[in-house]
Amino acid sequence: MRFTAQEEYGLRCMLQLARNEDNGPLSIEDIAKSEGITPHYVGKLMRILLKGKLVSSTRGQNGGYTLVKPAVDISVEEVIHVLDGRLFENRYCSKYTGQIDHCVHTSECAVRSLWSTLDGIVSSILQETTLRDLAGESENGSSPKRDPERSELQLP
Amino acid sequence: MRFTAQEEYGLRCMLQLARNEDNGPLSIEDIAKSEGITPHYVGKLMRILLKGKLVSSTRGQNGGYTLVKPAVDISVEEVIHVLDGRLFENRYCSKYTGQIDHCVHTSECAVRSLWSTLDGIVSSILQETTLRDLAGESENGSSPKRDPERSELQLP
DNA sequence: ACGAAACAATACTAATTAGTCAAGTATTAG
DNA sequence: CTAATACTTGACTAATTAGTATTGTTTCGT
Repeated sequence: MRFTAQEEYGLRCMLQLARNEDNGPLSIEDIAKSEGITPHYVGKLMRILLKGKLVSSTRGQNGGYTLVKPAVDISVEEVIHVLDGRLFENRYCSKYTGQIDHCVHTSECAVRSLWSTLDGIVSSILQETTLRDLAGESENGSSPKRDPERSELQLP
Repeated sequence: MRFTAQEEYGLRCMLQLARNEDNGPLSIEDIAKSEGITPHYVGKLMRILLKGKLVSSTRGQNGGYTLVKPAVDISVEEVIHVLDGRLFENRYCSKYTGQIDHCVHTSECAVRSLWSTLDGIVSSILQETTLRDLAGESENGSSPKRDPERSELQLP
């Protein structure tokens, strides 16, 4: 199981915007510098985020990207979803079904259900983690914060 | 976030072996037929599992593969680990660090810590799920089983 | 011994994902 | 108005992952 480069870098770019929230737009150049990746690649990622309606852009001098809503209202789940879809959505069950395509394989069902369970759990954690939680430089640090009231995940 | 094809198919092959546990070795042909994928590909996967010491092979007539220990003692975590390493191990933090390579980016740390948290949670679920849990055709069905005593994941 | 059954190893092709490049278009400061 | 700034697009190359093919080696049944 892995996160794609797109998810990793896309999320990092979002965090840069989150940190800059109150200072107007951040240019591709700025983001690229802070993250140490090329402007071209940042551009590509930002376009994906733009299409996903997580950021808005303004051109011309002093232009750049800004979050479309406050960082505290953007969950990591939304970001990951835009960058790479949902886990269970990508799943091979439907895609790589082998030659046989109805549910002859008990294993297919079993595996499918396992992925689905994991997806639910991971999603719920990512939903509770906001960009602000991760971006906070001086705050709590880095661990995702969780609301103790809502910490009881629905475990299967 | 996604599971690789290798994880998906490798796990399925293991489940076939788990189902056949008490009937001697299962040949590549057999597995390939049950899963609807090519024998060549099954062969490749089985070799990975062999190197990972999860299965043993016998050649010659009536040969094939068998689990190296009972299905009930093999966790899905072990299997996934052999097939694709651990999530946090694969992580881009160390690999795709951009041009800058010490911890200048707060975002790097934050993201790294998030991945690590997720890895821990996913691993702990996969550790508690055995091949038997998934393979059981007539049993409980397909949802991973969890020991209620140990259901309280360490959430951050 | 011999031949069929079955695994083993390596090298190759195809598909997907990652990352780069070049040529645009829009916006604003002066 | 114009030049500099900055986003936009689409096509391209490189790297990784998925899947296939070929050829070889071991073991067993007769």
